[in-house]
Amino acid sequence: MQARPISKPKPQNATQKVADALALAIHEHRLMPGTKLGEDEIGEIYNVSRTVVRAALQSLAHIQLVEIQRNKGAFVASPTTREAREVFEARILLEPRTARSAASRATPRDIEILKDHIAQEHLALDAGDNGRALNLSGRFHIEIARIADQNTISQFIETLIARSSLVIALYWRRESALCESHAHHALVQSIADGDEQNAEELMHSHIVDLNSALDLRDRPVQAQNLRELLQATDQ
Amino acid sequence: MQARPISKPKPQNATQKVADALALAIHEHRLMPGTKLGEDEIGEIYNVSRTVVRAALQSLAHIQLVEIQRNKGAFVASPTTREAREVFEARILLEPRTARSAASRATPRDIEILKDHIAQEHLALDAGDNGRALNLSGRFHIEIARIADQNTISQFIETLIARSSLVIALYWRRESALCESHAHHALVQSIADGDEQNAEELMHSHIVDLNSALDLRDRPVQAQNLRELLQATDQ
DNA sequence: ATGTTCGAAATTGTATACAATCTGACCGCA
DNA sequence: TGCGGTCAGATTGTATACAATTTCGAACAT
Repeated sequence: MQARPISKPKPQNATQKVADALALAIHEHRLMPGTKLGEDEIGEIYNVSRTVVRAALQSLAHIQLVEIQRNKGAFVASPTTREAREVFEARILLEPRTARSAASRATPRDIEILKDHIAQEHLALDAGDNGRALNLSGRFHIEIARIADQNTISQFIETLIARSSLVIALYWRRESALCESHAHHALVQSIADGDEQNAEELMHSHIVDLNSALDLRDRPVQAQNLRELLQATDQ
Repeated sequence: MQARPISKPKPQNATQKVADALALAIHEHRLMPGTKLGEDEIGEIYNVSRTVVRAALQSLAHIQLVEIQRNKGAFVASPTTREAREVFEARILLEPRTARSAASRATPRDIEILKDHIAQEHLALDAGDNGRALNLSGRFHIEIARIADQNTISQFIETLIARSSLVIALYWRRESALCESHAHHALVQSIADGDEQNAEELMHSHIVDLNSALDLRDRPVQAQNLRELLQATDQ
């Protein structure tokens, strides 16, 4: 009785595929902030027309993964130190509450998924694939938001995680260790226990820790594109 | 030495203009939830090609003012009762804190602007233009977020206000009075006084009041489009 | 050598053309 | 009458074509 033969051949949205591919590359720090994203170039890579590339770029611009300058083109976004601070302030406001909610709702299946995330994260780290590890680390937070079952807030958190990836690319201090997996492990434990208070507090301190591993002193980030930094751009 | 002759003739972004026009119409409840937004139709109205209409619609879809169904088209979004609840929960989470921050930073100029908003709101109400009044009421909240000087959170609040407009269109109880201007007035007072605690509490209760003026019992909203409601759509 | 002007190449913004999909009505048949 | 199938019209998805703007280098003057 099922109308469809289980799998769609590929009548999928091309725009979404391109957007996802670009987002992944950005999250894994293969595309660094400031990189120019030419429409033709991307179109050739994925064998699609500029129409869909433009749609993908606009979609990414909306979550501020890329920045579109009129008549200039799209670039991987370069959050300022101020924006970086704002992103983490917002995370501190949203995520602890969300972790609490997740602790009150998580099913055994959810715990499985979270533990799996952590395991994969370890694997990536051991393999020296820091980009993949970072991406997984972000998706861990997104997964918690999903468990909390608040789609609206989850979406906000998703964009914050995305921007955090850019912030980390720009401002992460080499000195501080990247291994947050311990914090993640403790979080999962408290969620599994249904300990709302503990989950909320752990998430709070986790994000504070992340934030304090950034060097957000105002300074010229890189000498990469003076133009952007110097000329007063009005949209 | 200024390069440009003060005003741009109109090399402005056509997409943004269309998106703004549509958003305004939605906010003012001239376009009701569920309304089909045909690309050709809108293109003819604003004398632009489908290309820019599509971009505008996708932009609005991203803030969930419209809903795009593949191969079907774009419709003014119809938030479910669940989404409505989520929107207000998110507002309760974000806005009181933002009001507190606004109270600590507002300049005399900011207070002027807020009072002006309220005045205009009164005018619109007296003129019987409920749509305009509702829109102004929303922009009042956005203005407070701007004063709080947290762009990231402001943007979230902006989308929440936008969605609230749809929620109100669908679920507002006729019985309850629309006049929230008293609450707004008290808020401005506490912000002007720099009374952070009071501002936070007033904003909290204000949003709770708004929420309680909605009828969010689960029920078929309208008989408008069975298809959407019945068939499991996988994006 | 330094700085300025001009123009061709490249890139983005917008419009149009073509392909794929959906909608809805008409028609035949039980 | 009611049900199902088929086809034309309409609508969206994607590609291409054209217009507007920027970029960058070469020619030229200082």
